[in-house]
Amino acid sequence: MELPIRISKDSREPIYHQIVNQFKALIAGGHLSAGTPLPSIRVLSKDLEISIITTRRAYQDLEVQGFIKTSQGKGTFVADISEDLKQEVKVTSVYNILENAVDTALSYDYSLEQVKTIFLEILKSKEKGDI
Amino acid sequence: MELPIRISKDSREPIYHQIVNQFKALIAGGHLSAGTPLPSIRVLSKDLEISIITTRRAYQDLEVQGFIKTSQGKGTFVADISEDLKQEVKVTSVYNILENAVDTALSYDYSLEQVKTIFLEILKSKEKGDI
DNA sequence: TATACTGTATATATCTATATGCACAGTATA
DNA sequence: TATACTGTGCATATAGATATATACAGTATA
Repeated sequence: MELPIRISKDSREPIYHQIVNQFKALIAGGHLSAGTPLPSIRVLSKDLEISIITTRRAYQDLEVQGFIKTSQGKGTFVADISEDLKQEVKVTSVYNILENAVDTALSYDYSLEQVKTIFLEILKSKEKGDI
Repeated sequence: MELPIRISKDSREPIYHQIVNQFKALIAGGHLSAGTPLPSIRVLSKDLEISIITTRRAYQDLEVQGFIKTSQGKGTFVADISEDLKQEVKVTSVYNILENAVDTALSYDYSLEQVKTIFLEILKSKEKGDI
């Protein structure tokens, strides 16, 4: 399975963190169902051209947070998490990042009305680019 | 002058970076006009309970980016930047962070319609909390 | 001129992310 | 059983970001 994991090595965000966030989005968003095998740490490390340790760090974090299960010798698999938890992760993640964006806009002295205008513009451009 | 600079020492974002961003917002947003003296690095360091070096790093970055002017012995002052540049900084900063938030929502498998609903909810709560 | 402010420079410390190598251990399967 | 996959553990190295202390230098002004 070809996973859409893409990392940026220049980003201020740590690589393991980028991996964690992307898997969280894929799992909570319903693109990866319980039991689906993840790539082995060696394979993912090779694909992303990063060290095994970095991949392992990401998988450990994901396991601690309950999104995946690893078993030695077998591999790593998407955990069986409740629909409720998925929803909670989705809602809080998205709500927080959107709220933060709005707060930033306000700190730049934009009015709520102006923020709304810019936001709707962005949505419009996404609709076009989507197809 | 009492500046509304607030930092979080737990944040993943570097302290000097938080300071830079907040001053940029204050200057580009029009809350600080050209010539206004900034607090000396020692005063701001004491207020924020951080080292002088960190404050200096922030001021150096702000000077490189053209937002402030420092002169040894005299102090640090808001630079005289054009209205156009201010506008550009405002627009790009806010547009980018909003777009990034929308992209994150999409990665969680939200539809554009759902993102809009959440966004409007946030705006509503901001209106109330504003007064 | 004395002093009390400004910013400047340097050497060092600490933390985090990342990388490397190697040995170990569990599992599947030809 | 042999082999080739899985994940685990550990010790160490390196680079970069971040923070600190301390001493130095310019400026304003009583």
